[in-house]
Amino acid sequence: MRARTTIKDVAEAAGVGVATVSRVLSGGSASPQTRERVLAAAAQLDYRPSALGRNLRRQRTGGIGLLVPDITDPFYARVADGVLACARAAGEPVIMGATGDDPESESEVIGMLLEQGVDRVVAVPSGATEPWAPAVRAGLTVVFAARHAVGFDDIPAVMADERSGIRTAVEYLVGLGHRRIAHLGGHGQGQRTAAFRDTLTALGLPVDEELIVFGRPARDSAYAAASGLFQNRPDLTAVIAGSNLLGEAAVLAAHELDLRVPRDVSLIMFDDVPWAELCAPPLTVIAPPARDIGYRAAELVLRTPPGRGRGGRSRPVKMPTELIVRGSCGPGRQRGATRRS
Amino acid sequence: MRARTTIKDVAEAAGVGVATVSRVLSGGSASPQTRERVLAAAAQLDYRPSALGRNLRRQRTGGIGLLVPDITDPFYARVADGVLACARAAGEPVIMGATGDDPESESEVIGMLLEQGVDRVVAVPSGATEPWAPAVRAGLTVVFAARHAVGFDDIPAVMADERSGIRTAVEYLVGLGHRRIAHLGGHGQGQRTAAFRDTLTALGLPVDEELIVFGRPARDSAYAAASGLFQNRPDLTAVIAGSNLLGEAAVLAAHELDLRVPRDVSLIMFDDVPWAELCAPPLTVIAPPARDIGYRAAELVLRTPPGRGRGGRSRPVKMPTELIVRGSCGPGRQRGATRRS
DNA sequence: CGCCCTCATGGAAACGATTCCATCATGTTT
DNA sequence: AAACATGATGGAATCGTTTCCATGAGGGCG
Repeated sequence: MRARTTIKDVAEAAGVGVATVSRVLSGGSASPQTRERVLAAAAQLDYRPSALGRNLRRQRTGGIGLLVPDITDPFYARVADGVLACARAAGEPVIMGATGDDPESESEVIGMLLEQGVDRVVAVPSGATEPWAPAVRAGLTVVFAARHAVGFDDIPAVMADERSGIRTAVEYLVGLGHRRIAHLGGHGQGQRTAAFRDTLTALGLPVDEELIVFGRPARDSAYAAASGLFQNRPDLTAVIAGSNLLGEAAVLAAHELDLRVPRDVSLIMFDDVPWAELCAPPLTVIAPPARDIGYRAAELVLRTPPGRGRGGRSRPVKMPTELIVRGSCGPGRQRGATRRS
Repeated sequence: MRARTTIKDVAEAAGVGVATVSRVLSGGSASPQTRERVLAAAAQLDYRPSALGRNLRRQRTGGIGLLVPDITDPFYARVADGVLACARAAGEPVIMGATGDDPESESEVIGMLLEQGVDRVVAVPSGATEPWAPAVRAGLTVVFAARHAVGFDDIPAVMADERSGIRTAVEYLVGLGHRRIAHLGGHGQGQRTAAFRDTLTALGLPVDEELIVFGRPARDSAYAAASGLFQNRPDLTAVIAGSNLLGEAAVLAAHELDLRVPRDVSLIMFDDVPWAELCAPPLTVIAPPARDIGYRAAELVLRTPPGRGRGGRSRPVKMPTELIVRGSCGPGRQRGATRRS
């Protein structure tokens, strides 16, 4: 393992000064023959400028940080994939961290990014406010993806148009004749729950608070929420699950309780995943453009000049969702009266 | 946005030299009262040492690179999660890239890592040899995960014990009475195919080469492979799918062709994913410890001293797989004679 | 009492790049 | 032809840290 070839080696090989090499390589002015000599020397020595040296001097890393709750969740994986794609196109490295939706863990990761000198971050925030205070104080350019954190109206965000997605789903179910529709909410989904309530109200239907339940982002909690919902309220006829995890839990719980989909209960899941098509029956979903959200967020964070970001409150970018009708929704009927577990 | 607080600020605030601050902060020797003063000053100024400066001086980044074909695939997502967890425990940042299993793209990402000064990489290699030559030449410490690249016997690897997993699955199917078992192989799965052949031979069964087919790691290709297999060989009674993608394709194709699982055809998938339990019927799988593979690989790459890695050929670490019997395998019977598509 | 060893400490070099600035050569204008 | 503008070029400072080395103080032992 030899020592790395540095700009000095190239300069020597080309018979010029280091300043000239730097200029040539970063597109500055130089005479054609000098440029050629430098380029030849660099190629021959297989020279790669060290990002370390450059960044130290430039006082900016250029890399982009990526924080997601859980890379194992297909939704965040797709967001991450979008960020990765955009960063790649821009030639920027991505430093990644998983927060587990835990503010403390989030703080740690942010601290690590700060230490690394990263100055741009795309994050799916856990929702807590504290972890982000040091970040903005340090001048980090932050863009939130898929979620927003309260109290940070000045941080740009790229999200799914949840209101519209939920509204479409509710209208679809109501159109099918459903009246007692439940909402299985997840972490950081205040928007969706609100949209759910609003749409019901707008349609002149009562909002039954008992039909709005929440699960933590863990399989057991999601399952408990779904199962509890089905057992407590056998009269419900449709469920909207707020995430693929909750959708999974709902399918499992329904199966466990011998509820047939869509005969006994209709199901819509927020998030499209490959297995939605494999289910029996295939799941009707509200598909958010997860990858595009990541891509857009990365674009935004790369375009925002460093140091900007504070200032005028920025309205979140909303990406359109799509209702994909498959086979998990049937006509709404009276039930519960006939069924007793 | 103020200028970053540097070690110099801390030194001034504590009334000592920068060298002393550095020593205190990195655990060197110092008198108790000095140590205290420095620590107090650092805390009060909220000082974070810049990784840039440190790494430049130390000539090593400390970060670990992570290369996966596709972060969207649940298997690689779990591997990545393991790496992330281990890196976090060690306080190391992770720079991540997706290769798409394309050697050229892989080369690009490796180049980027090299430029960043990353000196440790965990990778699921695409299989091509060329991209890794510059990496080892530059003294990169590489650990392969989940796959191995031919010609790099001296690079350590952490993999699932595919031979044993496949053997168990084949024995299970043969025990159920199956004789015409197909294998849907994926990219970089030579080991599995070989194990498949070997086990059949060991059990005294003929190896029908027509029953061993391959799909590229894309949904359409996987589906084409599965569908083609079912249509060309209606006499097969069981299929082992080499990845979750191929398993998905097999389920879909079987459904499309009106083949009932497990009555018409039995199915085993290599890789356990959450939706395997949601399928109708739930899928029997060979579960590789994906997360552990990632974790172990990261441990290994962190433990290996830089510059090592070349030298004695290292035997890959094999992680045990588990056959999880659910509902997708039935008794093997003669079919194909009765069925004509 | 003196010498030497140990230990704390700070100055300064080094890492690899960028960039300011001075220098020098060439070409242009009056 | 002289003065000036323009452009190429290299030296040196700089970014923030670690680490080598020198210095000085203090304590133990001969």
